Amino acid sequence: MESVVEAARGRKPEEVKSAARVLEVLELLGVQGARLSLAEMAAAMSVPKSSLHAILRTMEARKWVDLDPSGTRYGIGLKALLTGTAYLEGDDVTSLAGPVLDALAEETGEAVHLGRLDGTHVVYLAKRESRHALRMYSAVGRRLPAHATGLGKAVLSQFDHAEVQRRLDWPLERLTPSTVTDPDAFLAQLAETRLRGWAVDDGENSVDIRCVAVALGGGQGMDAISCSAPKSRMDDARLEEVAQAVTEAAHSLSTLLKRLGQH
Amino acid sequence: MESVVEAARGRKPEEVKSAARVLEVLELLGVQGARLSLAEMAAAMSVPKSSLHAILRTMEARKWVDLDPSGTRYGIGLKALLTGTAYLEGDDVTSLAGPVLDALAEETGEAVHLGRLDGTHVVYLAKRESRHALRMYSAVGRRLPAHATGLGKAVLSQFDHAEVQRRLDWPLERLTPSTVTDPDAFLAQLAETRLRGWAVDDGENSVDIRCVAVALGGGQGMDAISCSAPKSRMDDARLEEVAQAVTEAAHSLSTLLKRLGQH
DNA sequence: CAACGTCATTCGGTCTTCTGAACGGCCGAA
DNA sequence: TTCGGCCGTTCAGAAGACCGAATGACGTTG
Repeated sequence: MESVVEAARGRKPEEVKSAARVLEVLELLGVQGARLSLAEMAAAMSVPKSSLHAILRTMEARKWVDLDPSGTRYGIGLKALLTGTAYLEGDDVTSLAGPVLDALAEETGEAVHLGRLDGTHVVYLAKRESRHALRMYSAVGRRLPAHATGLGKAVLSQFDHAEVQRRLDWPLERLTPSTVTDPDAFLAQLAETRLRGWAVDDGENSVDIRCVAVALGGGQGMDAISCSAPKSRMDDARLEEVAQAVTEAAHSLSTLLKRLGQH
Repeated sequence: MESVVEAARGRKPEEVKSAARVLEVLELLGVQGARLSLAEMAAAMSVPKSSLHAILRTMEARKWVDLDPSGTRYGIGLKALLTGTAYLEGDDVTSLAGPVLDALAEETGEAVHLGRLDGTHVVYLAKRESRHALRMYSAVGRRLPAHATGLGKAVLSQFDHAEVQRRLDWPLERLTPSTVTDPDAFLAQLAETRLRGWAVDDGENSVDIRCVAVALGGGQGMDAISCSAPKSRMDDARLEEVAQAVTEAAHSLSTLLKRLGQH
């Protein structure tokens, strides 16, 4: 008889409580790099300590979380590493993209990413490093707000305005002084992107990084590829040049995927 | 009243059943690249379909598993990608190892790995690709039997014979014709490794790949680094040369870790 | 066309887990 | 030392998950 509480939290009664909590623990430890104590996690999740205790014991026994030497702070365990990479191996887009990304990285000499829209964020699925000493930081599995990335805008530009408004969290979070947070300006950018065929990020999530991105799948996918570089190596002329290369790579990858889908 | 069953399975009663099942699902979908139906998973886990159904619904709602277009086969979901990379970022060894691995890869020109012993297997935590066109396949998160890898033998050589016998599953699994499966021969190899300071894998997990590995942490860690190459590029003389480079890299990384631990 | 196999899904009684409060250990402050 | 705060841990009542059998939906085969 906690229907009031459940309704207030918006949880469906079809959820298995401890299953959901296991996943919440993993997500909590995943977004924070830091280690957390049982009490801290219980507070963050609004769950009784005693309930969480039993769950963490189960997870610890299976090495999905581990305790630091002092025995009081939990972190992600070794077993968790297996699943993430399994997602990548089982995914058609990621496994087909390898050679295309290699070629694009080779051609441009800059950092190349494959990303996927997941809710309001973009997840990096694959990357290729730049050849230059000055590199941007990124990592597979990392999440960035979609509205502040080239990858995100490339995918979002495929939807109409109403759909975009439904998918994002408003107001848009500001990451740098250049982040576009005004709704009208943002939607105008998406319209421009749709016409042009490629999206631009001009220092909107990392100061000094410019990025060009193109969506995959011919208008209905959640994936995009991008090429990023410091402003010092990416003036307007170079941006157009890179945009051509990214567009071609996106087309050839989309074609590969289409063949796979038909078969 | 299932104490008999529980005892027969060796499960502690302190485990939370659905929590353990969530983890089992993730591990099952993780080792198999393939997608599985609910019925297949229920059979593989010896769990009633109806119970698993509720759990999978919970996991699907949170994108930890996803259904293929037909709606009948489950695979790992996008959220699972987050945790694996978080483990790597939060780990001292992995985050410190980067520059050392870069340098070793640069110096040898061959594939370099950082691995950790987990039970009977070794998990790759980081890798650097070879510069050559002919490359070995490997991936962060992948697990290989410890007894058939240089990394595993480097770590295991730190333990005495009784400890090794306790830690491995006997009889040793054969992966290639060269895999050492005889207990005496295997223990003799470890003794040799201990004296020499570095371990060798001569086509024991992949035909045609030779590998040199050195343990980190000065005798009490679970980690090791290695350098692998096809036999065609790794004759006995080259092996000794590479072993020197790997040993030096391991020492400098161990020193870095010791400083961190003291502080 | 019908019968079958396989699949996900539902349902209510039973049994497990969840819960909140109380406990014991540990550290730093007074 | 003694106190206070915080940690993980335990326990018995209360709430919810688990299970097996039955159902419905699909695609395939005879």
